[in-house]
Amino acid sequence: MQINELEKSTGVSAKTIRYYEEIALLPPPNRKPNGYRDYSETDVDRLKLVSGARRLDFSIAEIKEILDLRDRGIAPCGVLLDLLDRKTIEINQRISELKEMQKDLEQLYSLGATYPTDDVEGKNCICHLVKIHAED
Amino acid sequence: MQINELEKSTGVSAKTIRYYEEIALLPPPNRKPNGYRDYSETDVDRLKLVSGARRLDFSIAEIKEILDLRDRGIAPCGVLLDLLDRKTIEINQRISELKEMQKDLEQLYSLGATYPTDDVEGKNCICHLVKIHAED
DNA sequence: ATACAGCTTCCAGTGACTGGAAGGTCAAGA
DNA sequence: TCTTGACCTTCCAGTCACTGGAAGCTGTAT
Repeated sequence: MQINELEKSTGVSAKTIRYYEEIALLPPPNRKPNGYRDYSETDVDRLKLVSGARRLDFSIAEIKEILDLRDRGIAPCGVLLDLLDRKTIEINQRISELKEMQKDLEQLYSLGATYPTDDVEGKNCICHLVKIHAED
Repeated sequence: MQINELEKSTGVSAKTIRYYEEIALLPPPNRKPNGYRDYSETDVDRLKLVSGARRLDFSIAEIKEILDLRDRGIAPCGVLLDLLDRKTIEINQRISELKEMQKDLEQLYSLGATYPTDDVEGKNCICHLVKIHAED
């Protein structure tokens, strides 16, 4: 199948597929006589794995690690479980960071909304609040 | 004050301060006779505003917009309130995405933990699960 | 013949820094 | 006086994961 069909059956753009090939995340595919890339079901499988892992926020480097193990005939399940574990922790942390931000934003908003909107030089501009926030 | 002191009083690295100057987010500071950058309290204030806004996940472009308004004597409060509003929505969305991921990761982990860790070719490897996940 | 979609390669840009090389400046200590 | 070490300077390159665009070839339909 051509790159366009692979794109459609995986949801990964042709541009990105070529990029993945360039960084050796995907093997160079067969070529048709006219030079067009010619993919197989194996390629679909591999790319789906990559795309699924990306959606779970794994980095390219992490995915490469997993695939390299598999390509060398070593079951990557142990490594993958470790990675899942670490990723879970990372994402939890990111969630609480975002929640913190959310709280700050809301506080800033409700404070800012009570302020005049044309007080540039004075202390009552919302800009001042952002600055204060930074001083924590 | 030298760049090092500005770094200490804002928490922004010297490297980043020079970068902010390069992209015209900060004005070129005065120079001492020896060529060293010489900052004032005004610079501290401005950089604290930038750093506070960055911590709230505003992009450099958004901060530039705000500061450019202020530099031209226009109170940016209205624009800033809009921005706070949009940012709140964005962050909420990101939080639910991350929570989705978290759920997937946990599910994958508990499923994966029950699987053998050496079944590379078969369907019982956790890799297969990641792939399946991508097919949703 | 021509239009148009799809394919190719290659080069450059994104955002927000970060790292490192090569060299100038300054104060303290042997 | 020399030297060490901590500053400072500029400039160039690299990071991550793509994305955009130019220039040109191929294939199909009209």
